[in-house]
Amino acid sequence: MSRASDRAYRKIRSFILSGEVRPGMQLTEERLSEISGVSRTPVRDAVQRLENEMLLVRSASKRLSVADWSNDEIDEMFTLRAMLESHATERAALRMDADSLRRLREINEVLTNSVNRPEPDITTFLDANRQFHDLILACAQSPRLSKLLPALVEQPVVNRTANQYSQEDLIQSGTDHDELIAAFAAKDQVWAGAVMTSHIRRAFHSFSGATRNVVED
Amino acid sequence: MSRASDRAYRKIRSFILSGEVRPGMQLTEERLSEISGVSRTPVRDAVQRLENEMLLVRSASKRLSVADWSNDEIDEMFTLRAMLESHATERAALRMDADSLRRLREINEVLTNSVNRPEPDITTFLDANRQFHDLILACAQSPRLSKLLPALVEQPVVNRTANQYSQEDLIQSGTDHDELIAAFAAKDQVWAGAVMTSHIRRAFHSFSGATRNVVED
DNA sequence: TGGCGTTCTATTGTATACAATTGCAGTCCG
DNA sequence: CGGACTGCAATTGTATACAATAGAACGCCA
Repeated sequence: MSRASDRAYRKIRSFILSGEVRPGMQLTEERLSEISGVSRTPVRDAVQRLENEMLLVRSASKRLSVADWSNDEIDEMFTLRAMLESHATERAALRMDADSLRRLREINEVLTNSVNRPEPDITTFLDANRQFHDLILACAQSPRLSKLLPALVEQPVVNRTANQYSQEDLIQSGTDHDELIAAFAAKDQVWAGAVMTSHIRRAFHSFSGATRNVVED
Repeated sequence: MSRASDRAYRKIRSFILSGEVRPGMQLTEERLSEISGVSRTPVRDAVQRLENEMLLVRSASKRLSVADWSNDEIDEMFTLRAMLESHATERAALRMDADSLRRLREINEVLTNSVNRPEPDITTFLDANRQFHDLILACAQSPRLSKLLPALVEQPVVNRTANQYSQEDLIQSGTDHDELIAAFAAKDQVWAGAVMTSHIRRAFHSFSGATRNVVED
C-alpha cells in the first residue's frame, strides 16, 4: 500500500509483537496515530489489515483491542497452515522450474550454515526460512493461497517457535528442506506435500510442547 | 462495519455481481462513491474488503479493476473451499449440540420443500443453503475459519452453480444435507467431513461441466 | 517519422474538521 | 440502597479539501 499507510502497518504491528501491549488491551485509533506518526486515515487502513490477520480485534462495538489467541485457536492456525501450505507445496511440485529449484538450494544453504555452528544465528535462520517458504508459495501460482496463507503464518508464533527450537530442531528444519528439494526435483507432489505437512506439524508440537503445561515444570 | 461503509460494500458488490461491469474493467473510487452514494472515505473501507475477497484487484499501481478469475483460479477456489469446509465440518461434528442439530433439520426441511415442486424456488433454496452452511461454520467454533471461508464462498460462483443445477442436482443437495445431519447425530467427524467434501466437489463439477468447453456444444 | 521528454490531467493518498455513536458517571426516584 | 435515566466525554465514522503520484497526450528534436 501507500507509504504512510504502510508505515503505520509496520509500526503498529511491531508495537504489538514487541509485547509492549498486553493481549486484550484496548487501543484507540488516535493512540495508534501517535505511535505511527501519521493521521488516523492511513491508520484505519493499517488497522483493517491487522484485523484481517486477526492481530487486532474489534471488541463488541467498534473498539479496538489486541488479539488474545486461545490455545485452541493457535492449534487451529497450525492445522490450517499445514493443510494450506501442503496444498501449496503440491501445486509447486508440478510447477517448479529449474531456476526456482536452484534458488531454493541457495537459500537452504544459507539456512543450514546459520545453524551449523556453535551459536546458531536465529535471525539469519528466520529470514532464510521465510524466503524458502515464500518462494514455494510463489511457485504454487495461486493468488488465493498467496492471500490466505500469510494470515496463518503469524510472526509472533513463528518467532516464538524458533526460539523454542533446540539446535537439533533447527538442523532438522534444514534437512526437511533438503527433502522438499528432492521431492521437487523428482516432481513428486505427494512426497513434497507429505514432507511439508510433517515439517509444520513438528514445528507445532515443538511450539505447544515448550509453551503449554507450564504447571508441570 | 459502519452504516455508510456497509452500504457502499453491498452496493458495489451487487454492482459487480450484476454483471453491469465486465471483468477487468477499471473503476475509480469516485465512480464507486457515486454508485454507493457515500463519500470516498467509507468507499475505501468497502474497497479494501472487496480486495480481500478478490472481487476487486489493484492493478499495478493502485488503480482498481474488477477481478477476472481464470479457470485455474476458480478450480482452486473450489479445492480450497472443499478442504476448509470439510475441516470445519469435522470440527462441527465434535461440537454440535442438540439445538443446532434441530435447527439444521428445520433449515433443510425448508430447502427440500423449495426444490420438491414442479418449479423449484431457487431464491429460497440459495437462502436455506447459505443458512445451513453458515450454521455448520458457526458450530465449528473457529474464528480463523470463519474469517477465511467466506472469501472462498463467492456468491457469483455459488449463484451461477445453482442456476446450472438440474432439479435432480438440487434434490441431491438436500439429500447430502440429510446425510450430514445423520453424521452429526452420530458425532462421526470422518463421515461428516467426507460427505461435505463430496458435496462441494459435486457442485464443482456441475459448475465446470456446465460452464467450460462451450466450444464442444 | 519515431523516440523521448515535459506538461497536464486523472486518480489515489493524507490530513483535518465535524457528525454520530457509544460508554460512563452522576443523579434522581422508587 | 438499587436501578434506570440523562447528560457528558471519549471514540469511531464521514465528508471534504488538499497533496502526491502515476498516465496520457502533446510537442520537440534528431
